[in-house]
Amino acid sequence: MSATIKDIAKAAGVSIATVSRVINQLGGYNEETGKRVIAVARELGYRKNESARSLVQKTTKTIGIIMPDVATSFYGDITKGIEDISFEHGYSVILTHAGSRGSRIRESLNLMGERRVDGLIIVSVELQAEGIELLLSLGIPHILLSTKTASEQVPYMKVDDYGAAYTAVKHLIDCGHRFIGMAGADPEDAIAGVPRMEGYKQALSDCGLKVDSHVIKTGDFSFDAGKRAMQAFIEEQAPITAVFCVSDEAALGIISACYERGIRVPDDISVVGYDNSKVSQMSIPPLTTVAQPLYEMGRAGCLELIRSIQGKTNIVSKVIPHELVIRQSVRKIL
Amino acid sequence: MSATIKDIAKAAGVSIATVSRVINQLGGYNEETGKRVIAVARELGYRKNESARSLVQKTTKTIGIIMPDVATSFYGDITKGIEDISFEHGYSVILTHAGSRGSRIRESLNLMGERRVDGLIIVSVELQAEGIELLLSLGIPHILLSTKTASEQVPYMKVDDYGAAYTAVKHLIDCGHRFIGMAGADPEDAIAGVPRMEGYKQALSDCGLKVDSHVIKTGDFSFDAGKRAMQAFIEEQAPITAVFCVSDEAALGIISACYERGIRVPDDISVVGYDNSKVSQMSIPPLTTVAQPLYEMGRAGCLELIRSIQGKTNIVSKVIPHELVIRQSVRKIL
DNA sequence: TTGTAAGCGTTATCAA
DNA sequence: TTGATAACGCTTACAA
Repeated sequence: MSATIKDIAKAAGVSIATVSRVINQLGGYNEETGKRVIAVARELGYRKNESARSLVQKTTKTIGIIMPDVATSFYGDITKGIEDISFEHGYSVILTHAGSRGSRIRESLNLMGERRVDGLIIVSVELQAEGIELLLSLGIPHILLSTKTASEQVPYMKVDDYGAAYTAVKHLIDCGHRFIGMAGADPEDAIAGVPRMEGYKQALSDCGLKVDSHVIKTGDFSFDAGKRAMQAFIEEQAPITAVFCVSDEAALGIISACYERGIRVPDDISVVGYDNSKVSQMSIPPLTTVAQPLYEMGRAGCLELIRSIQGKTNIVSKVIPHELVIRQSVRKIL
Repeated sequence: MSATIKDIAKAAGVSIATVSRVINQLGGYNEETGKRVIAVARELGYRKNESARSLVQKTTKTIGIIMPDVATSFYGDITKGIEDISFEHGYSVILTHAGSRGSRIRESLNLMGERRVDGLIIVSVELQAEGIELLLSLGIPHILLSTKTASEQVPYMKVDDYGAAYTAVKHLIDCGHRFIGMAGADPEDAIAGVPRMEGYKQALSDCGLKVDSHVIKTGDFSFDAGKRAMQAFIEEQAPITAVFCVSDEAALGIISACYERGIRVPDDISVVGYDNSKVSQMSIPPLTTVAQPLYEMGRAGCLELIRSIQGKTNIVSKVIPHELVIRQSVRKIL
């Protein structure tokens, strides 16, 4: 089908070694020869076979990304960051979803192993002991983004969820709110669920407010979870004046439910989101939210990874600073 | 480093051929032998080398996706559809961005060629003559999603932009609107720009309304483009009662600008979006929008592609039906 | 049921 | 400056 260096060699009257040298610009060949080879290659429509190259060089120039199966803009931003850096460094990105609740994680990791990706980025999925073991057994440089594990051997880059939640809730308190609900809390999620709940609780109790579990609505990061939470608050006539959400989408769910009942944000109730994803700027009103620098995290994480691949250096875990972006979804009381 | 079939063969006291047979479950070997080989493989932590397999079988079991460099939920949905089907059929997805305005398209295509992807999906990017030629020269089965080309040789799957725009604007007219603006129109975009403008104009003139170019704001699909458009409308005191947007994000931009000025949607002005992306349900008010079945399009397109890869059949282009999703951003006038 | 050996398209070593 | 040739790890006739 497609021409190989053998074909070029024959047509140009040189050896395959020379063709290889020319194509890879390794030098050590006559300029004349070079030109001739290039010309023939072009004429034959030659295209390098990456599989062959990978086989002998033992490097595929690919980076694998494993992420949850949800398709929020959260992941779009991170992916873009990763792809940008990868591209700049000559790496391709191979993407796979981990399935709902990580159901496909095992297969995903095996797949990445068989494809011999040079590096592996795992976004937002919570790895269990089994997963960690498998990951380590791959012997592939890796980094977790926006998640972490119990193991010290797995480097990560993420914001401090506990601290970020604390900051967000503290802000609400500083604005005069005394009864603050929480939406989308997932007590089964040890990474992004529990710490945010703890941060929420701690902020409350540090300020002498009591924690009322009735006003903590469990769920996930989705719009629907937020909506359901607000509907519950309304039904129960919860005496809250503000709600802290685990994601921007959940926050939009809150706002949406309010809109349906004629409750005004922030006049009647204040809302704080989490992520500073694109939708947080697009919402009505624009969301006050905890900023996770997603695109930058994708870039930085990928860069670390590539460094580690090339220099065999170890990646050190890093907690990246969060920031509260004040927009208009929180009302100051008094 | 990692064990090969050779290592297994030696350790199990069989030939590499037998190991290969066992690993690929090709049958024709003693059950005993099979068990022994499996055991040894497991013990050695064997992992198949896809590059080697690809090299001899001349198929990489990968599908390439090329998409614009923006990270909207639009692409997340399509990507998820593609990845789901790919995964089900044993293909991996390799992702690359085409750069702004397709600046990286040439490199992207070459990359996909060198990686010998079995199939190629190009999403939303407008291919010029040069790009088409390159694509065809690759000799790789392909399909365009949500875009098309001048060439009949490049199959696509997309909605009828002209018709969809017509439907949307007609709906506005049916609701009693007589002065309708348009936001995000891109006259340089022959695929998603011009046809939507034409559909808009045609609907207007078919209903005896005149087309006023002052009220067509150019831009792109972004939130900011929508916002700028609305700001211009306000500044110019354009006498419009509704605006048709080229994307949901642009529509949110319109709503956002209105919110800032205290203009109510849909009471003071009606808005129609395009895409039925996730944000359209999350907006306040929920957007009436043209539905492009993104996730399904990803699935269907990928399925067609895989069929074409496996059966060598030709993909026939398909215009998929659009639908107007009525929500709450349009007001009926009388 | 099993083994031998010839590729697949490259890179890379060693001679010439 | 060039060319033979041996890998790389696998699949796949063909033989045994």
